[in-house]
Amino acid sequence: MTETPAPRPLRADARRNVDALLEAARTVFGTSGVDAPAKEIADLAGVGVGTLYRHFPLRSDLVKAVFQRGVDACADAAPALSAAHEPGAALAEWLLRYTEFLATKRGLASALHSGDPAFESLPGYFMGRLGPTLGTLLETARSSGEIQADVTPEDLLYAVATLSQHGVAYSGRMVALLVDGLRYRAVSGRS
Amino acid sequence: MTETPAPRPLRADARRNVDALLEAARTVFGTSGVDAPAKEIADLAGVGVGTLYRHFPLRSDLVKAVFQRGVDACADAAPALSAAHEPGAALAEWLLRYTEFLATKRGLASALHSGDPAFESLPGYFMGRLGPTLGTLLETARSSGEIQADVTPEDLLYAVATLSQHGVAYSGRMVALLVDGLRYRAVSGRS
DNA sequence: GAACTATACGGAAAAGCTTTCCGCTTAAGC
DNA sequence: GCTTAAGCGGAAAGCTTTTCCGTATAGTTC
Repeated sequence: MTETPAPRPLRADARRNVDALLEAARTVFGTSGVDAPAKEIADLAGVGVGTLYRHFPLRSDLVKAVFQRGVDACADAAPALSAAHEPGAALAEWLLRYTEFLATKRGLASALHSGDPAFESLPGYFMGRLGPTLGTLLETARSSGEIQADVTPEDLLYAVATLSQHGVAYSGRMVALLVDGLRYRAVSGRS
Repeated sequence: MTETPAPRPLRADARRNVDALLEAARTVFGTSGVDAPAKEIADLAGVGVGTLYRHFPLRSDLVKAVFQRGVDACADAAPALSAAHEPGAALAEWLLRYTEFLATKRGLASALHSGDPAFESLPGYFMGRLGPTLGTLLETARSSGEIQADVTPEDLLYAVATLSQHGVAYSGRMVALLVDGLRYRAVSGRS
């Protein structure tokens, strides 16, 4: 369907600048928050604002790109974890990795659900990339008998993401509570 | 300590305008999001932007005020609920009321944790007002034997607030999971 | 390896939003 | 009704994002 009509190799310096911008943005977002002036990012990347806006027409496009990079890295980490640990441990390890990733995104994660239409596509990307990843981990753990309840990957992903906004220590406690809920799900027959 | 040095009765038209602004802001935030231009709010309230900024020097002050109004209303609802229902039911009813309140705040609730220093004081107010409220409900329910685990009001309050950002249906499911966790807390002796 | 051309760059200008300022209006007290 | 100080409206200032365009340069051709 949506095939690439004109792939355009993208010039070498352009590619370098895009990378520098992404890296600079990640840093600046981490220190000054997602609302930091675009100029600050361009300066750190060593380019003009014009270049920034050439590659990311809207400020929010840059925010999205940085977020997606992080999501990709997180998803890519799963197979290795899954191969190196038992199902239950792999799930736990990955959730930890996921939590740590989210911890660096503070304002970013909240912007995701701020109602701003610019970020509407993010949850979809997030889900499409991480949903299957966690889904596999979860199903494997359930098959091995370590998990009782059936929670959807989507629900759990969202829950941990949102909970993480309040700090690592806090999210650790609440995620533990959620996992307890998964293990000892009420047997009183509620759907 | 912090006694009112000069209470200043506040002129009648001023009081009326503050109220109109608060009401207009609540509406506009609900429809256009918390980032709606200040002009839009001033127009709906039928005043000039100067008036808006006289009463709320920073844009964020208006956001804070609207949020606090909602928090107050929610806290004030507890005693009546507590008097009209059994401990467990009162807790459930209040959490529902609380969830519904949060549902109307979308972007507002996320702004709360966006890292913006302007909103730093909000969690404190939020906690000071709602913490004791939920604390009482929770302790009463625990005394009645309906709840096993000891979760702090703070943790639960935050958890539900954050979870609610994803929609009423979703938060309903996740809150149920949390409550199951409270009832059937793991006995494996983890601190 | 020099010339050519389309791509990309930088930063100045435009547009939009928040916040400030100040002359005019009006509520409150006498 | 007159006085006066609180309060009002909207124009102007200050910042940020976003656009524009003349200039520079990677990639290609001879």
